[in-house]
Amino acid sequence: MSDLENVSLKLEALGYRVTPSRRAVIAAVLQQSDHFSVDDVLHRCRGAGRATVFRTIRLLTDLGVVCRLLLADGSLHYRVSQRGHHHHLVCTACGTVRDLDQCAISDLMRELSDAYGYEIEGHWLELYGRCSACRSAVAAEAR
Amino acid sequence: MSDLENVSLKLEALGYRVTPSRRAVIAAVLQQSDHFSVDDVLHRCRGAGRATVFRTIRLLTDLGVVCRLLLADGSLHYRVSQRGHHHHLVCTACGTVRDLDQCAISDLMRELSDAYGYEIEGHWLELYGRCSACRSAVAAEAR
DNA sequence: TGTCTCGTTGAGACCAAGTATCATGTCTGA
DNA sequence: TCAGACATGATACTTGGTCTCAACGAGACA
Ligand SMILES: [Zn+2]
Ligand SMILES: [Zn+2]
Ligand SMILES: [Zn+2]
Ligand SMILES: [Zn+2]
Repeated sequence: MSDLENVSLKLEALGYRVTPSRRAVIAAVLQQSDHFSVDDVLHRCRGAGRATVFRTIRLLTDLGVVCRLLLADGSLHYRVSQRGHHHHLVCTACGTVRDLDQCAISDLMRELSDAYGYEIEGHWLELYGRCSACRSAVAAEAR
Repeated sequence: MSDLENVSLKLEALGYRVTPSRRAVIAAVLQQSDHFSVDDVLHRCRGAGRATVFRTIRLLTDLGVVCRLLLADGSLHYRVSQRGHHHHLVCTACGTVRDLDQCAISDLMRELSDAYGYEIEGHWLELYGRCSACRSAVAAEAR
């Protein structure tokens, strides 16, 4: 579910047209190595208009091709996503993201559900830290 | 740490002046029953300018008098806060917020720390659902 | 072939949230 | 009492995103 053809097929299967503008946006998204902002795509996408870029990225989000990523500074980024629901561990120094295997708080949610009678419908979880590479780089520098 | 006098004292103790504008903002914040947006305060605060309201709310956040609350629709609200670090369970129907007693994912963070070598510095967690009152209201209506 | 229809596009207006600027006002401590 | 730091608020600006709307284009159909 990660290259241009696959995404195009998926769109078509759902009745969306695969137009040149959409292809351009999708291609730009797929060639991002790590997470990216809408603006990043906008710059790599001469030819597709602002609105179309926003619309297409929303479409890709709804389709599960990319996932949202809330950075520590509050800005919203995106990231090509293979799996379904998951969360992220973001390095605040180098920006690298590690996907967590599965939702790690389903137990917690069940507990809360039981304790307070809430029916939990959704949640937002992001974790920020420094990866081991960045930590050892700092340690080396301090020496 | 929740009424006007206490907050004023706290500000003074840290070297901030307690000006009429700040008093007005703080009073408006404290009389909010549940969570509120900056705009809510702005409307209840004729006399304090826009910038000052933003500045004062940031000050209160830094002081721990209020905490941030990310709603399901992505908008940022605030809420008077007694305790320190905690998370929220927000009803998507009536908007009521329940504070969770403590950070429920400290175990998870320790695990991740160990597994991946990240030094975790921060995180963001919000839970959305329907409270029991709203659930039974819907159930009654469906009958 | 022409023509209808409907999804799509993109320029630009608009909007919301928040920050920067800066002239002015107010404390406060020497 | 004076200098300097702190605080204010009008307003301009920025950022991130949506809305509008005229125009386009790819079928479907006759
Ligand atoms: Zn790193
Ligand atoms: Zn999850
Ligand atoms: Zn409710
Ligand atoms: Zn926590």
